[in-house]
Amino acid sequence: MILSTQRNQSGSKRKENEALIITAAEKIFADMGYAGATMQQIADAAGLPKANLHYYFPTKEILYRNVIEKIFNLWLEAADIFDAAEGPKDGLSSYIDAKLESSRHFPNGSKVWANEVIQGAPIIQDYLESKLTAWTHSKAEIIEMWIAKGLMDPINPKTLLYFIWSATQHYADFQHQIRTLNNNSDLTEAQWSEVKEAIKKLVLKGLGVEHVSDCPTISDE
Amino acid sequence: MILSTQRNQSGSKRKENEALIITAAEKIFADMGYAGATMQQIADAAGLPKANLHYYFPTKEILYRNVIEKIFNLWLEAADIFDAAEGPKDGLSSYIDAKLESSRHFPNGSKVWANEVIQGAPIIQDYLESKLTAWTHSKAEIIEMWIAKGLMDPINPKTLLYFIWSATQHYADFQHQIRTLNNNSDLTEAQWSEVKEAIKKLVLKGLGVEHVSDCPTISDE
DNA sequence: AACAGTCTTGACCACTTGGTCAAGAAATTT
DNA sequence: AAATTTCTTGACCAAGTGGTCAAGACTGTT
Repeated sequence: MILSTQRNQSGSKRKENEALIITAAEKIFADMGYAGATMQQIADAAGLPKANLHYYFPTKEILYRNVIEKIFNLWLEAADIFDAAEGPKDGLSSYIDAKLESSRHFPNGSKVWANEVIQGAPIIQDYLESKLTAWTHSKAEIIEMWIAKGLMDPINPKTLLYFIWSATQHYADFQHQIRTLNNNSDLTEAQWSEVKEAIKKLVLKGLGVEHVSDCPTISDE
Repeated sequence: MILSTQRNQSGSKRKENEALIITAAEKIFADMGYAGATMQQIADAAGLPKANLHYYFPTKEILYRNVIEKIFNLWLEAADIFDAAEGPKDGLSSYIDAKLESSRHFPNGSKVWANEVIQGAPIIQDYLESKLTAWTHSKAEIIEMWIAKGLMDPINPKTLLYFIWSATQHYADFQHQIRTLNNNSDLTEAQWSEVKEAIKKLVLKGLGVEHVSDCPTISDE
């Protein structure tokens, strides 16, 4: 916002380094929290001197906001699947799949988000009030339509969304606890499928939508 | 552990102040994270000078551990209901009720726990490996017994526990996000009941346990 | 009233942290 | 190749932090 972010073609260097720093920052913020993370740690993780970070991101807070923005955009994208769906069986299944894949492969983003929200969203409150509110309303409308059509049992759409968010993001945010309770091993491929099926079954059967056991793919993202 | 915690009768003063400090610390740790919280903030919240905190709790980490231990013990207690139950309909309902009440009335504890686990449990890893593991196994056995008796659909017991934890704790940890999406108001009494019923319905119906809509109380704790 | 624990507190310190800066190295443009 | 813009980096600093300490206040006991 304040920076002249990129301007010339050779700005690829800038973009490269910004991406490098953001990735490193995401991990450190996830592991240490905003206050706990130090610019020095992030610099080390990125393999750059600290002063260089401040060249690209003037302050820690600006860097943090960039991390959050990236995360939030991914969150929004994951929901495109949701829109395109024909009904709850399809839409909810796909959304759960996508969210769970995201928890599996990019847990850091979810952790940073969780940390921020737990602490009352001191830095990204404007995001919550604008973008997330709008997004939630639009999804709620779809769910309400499905209910009106009799495709699923009635439920408060927000309650359902919270339910899916919590169940799926839990596997990112509480990764460490889950690992510890799994003999200090990450979940195997088979365990991930089992979780995926279990969550989908609870949601779909719980909502009176007939369950598809042999569901279609949707894996990458 | 290191301290001679209380020894004489007049130790009531000590106990009082320790409790006062722990409560203040719980709130500050929840709002700021471990690293973000300062002893000065906690002191202010407790209405005591900072040096006084160090008299009762020599270091920040020791204070933090005390906060976590208190939280963890409450967590364990909430599960007594679970044990006493006759079957899943009863046990799961009661447990969900208890966890949700706890999220509603004591969100700070849940937030501190979440923050700690997200960051890889750097300070309470020993708790996870000993107490939580044992607790989880014992609950898993009960669930497996219910499944064996045909009282509910088969499911990996841990997956079910994670499901309940995530769904209920979400209302504490993401309190701020939920509030923001609820027109900046806390959930009303009616909304809390609605959530409670919705979660129970999803879990019970999703597991093929017939649902009780007019379920018994269980509110205090 | 003297004594002995327990508790209170302002002042202080060593150390870490975010952020600055100026000198120079690379890369682009003219 | 000169000039200009972009990038790199070690050294530095002011502010804030956890923790210490010693002097004194409070409480109960003898």
